[in-house]
Amino acid sequence: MGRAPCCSKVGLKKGPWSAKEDSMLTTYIQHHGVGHWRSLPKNAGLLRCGKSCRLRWMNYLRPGIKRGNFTPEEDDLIVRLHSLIGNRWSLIAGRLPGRTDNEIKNYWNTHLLKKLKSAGFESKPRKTSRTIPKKKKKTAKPDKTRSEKRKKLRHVSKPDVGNGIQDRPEMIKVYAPRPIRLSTGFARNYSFDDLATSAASSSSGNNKATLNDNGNNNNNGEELTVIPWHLYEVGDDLLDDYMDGCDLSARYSLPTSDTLMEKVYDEYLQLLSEDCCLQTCSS
DNA sequence: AACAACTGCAACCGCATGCTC
DNA sequence: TGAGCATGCGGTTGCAGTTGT
Repeated sequence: MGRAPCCSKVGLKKGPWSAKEDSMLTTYIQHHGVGHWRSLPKNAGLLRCGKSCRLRWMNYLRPGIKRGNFTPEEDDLIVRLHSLIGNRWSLIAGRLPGRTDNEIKNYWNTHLLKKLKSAGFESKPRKTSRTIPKKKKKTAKPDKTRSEKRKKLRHVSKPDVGNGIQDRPEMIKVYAPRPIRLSTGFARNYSFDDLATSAASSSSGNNKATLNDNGNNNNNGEELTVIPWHLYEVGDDLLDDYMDGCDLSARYSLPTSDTLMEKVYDEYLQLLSEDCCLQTCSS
């Protein structure tokens, strides 16, 4: 199906937002609420793309945004969550009140990767939710040198977009979760509990999933063993740790919190089971 | 002081997907 | 049922600030 551009690009301003634009956007949203991003710029008198307005609001102007340095606790949580769910920045952001997915993504790429690397941990490339290779982006001024340098620096975190599974013949067949879309009325910073509840409540009776004691998906008597690919793909001993019920946080020599880790992991398993069940039932 | 290289972050872009008609 | 819209996600890029030579 064809995809209409989100807005006409003609005459629209790009680049950094001015204080006046911020003020106009904030004022408009305070009076009319969020949503209808397509028509918002026109109604608010902004020469911006609706997408740009949404991004500015979500990542910068939204109330409750926490700016500034990440605490060691936040660092720790990001590392743990990333080891569990990979580059699912929005999900990770949901566990860090006041932090945005964009901020966490940047922080991971610019700080945490280096920190982990210097500590002797190699983050292996992981697959993302995307299954179709992206088209090469056209750029007006391709900075090849810089781009290559960045690739060198960041290649350890770059996902093998596209045929990741084919590239890894040793991988077992797994059921990978798709990204969970947050509905309009579903604000960020909700926990996995909220996500799982939301998924369960929105699914039909046939789609109900239950977890058995092993965290497996028990669907209408047909047991589906789920081994999160990202755990496997993380490599090393992580899958073994997972299968043996060992402390996953032992992978990183950072301050540990077993309870927190278990809770996060339980929540993730529940989310995974809902997602897998929906896929299985719908196919 | 001048220039180059590097770094960090805001913003952009393309695509996926749910929803409505 | 399919087209188009609205929104969200994650990878990438632009650019200003910082550091090194």
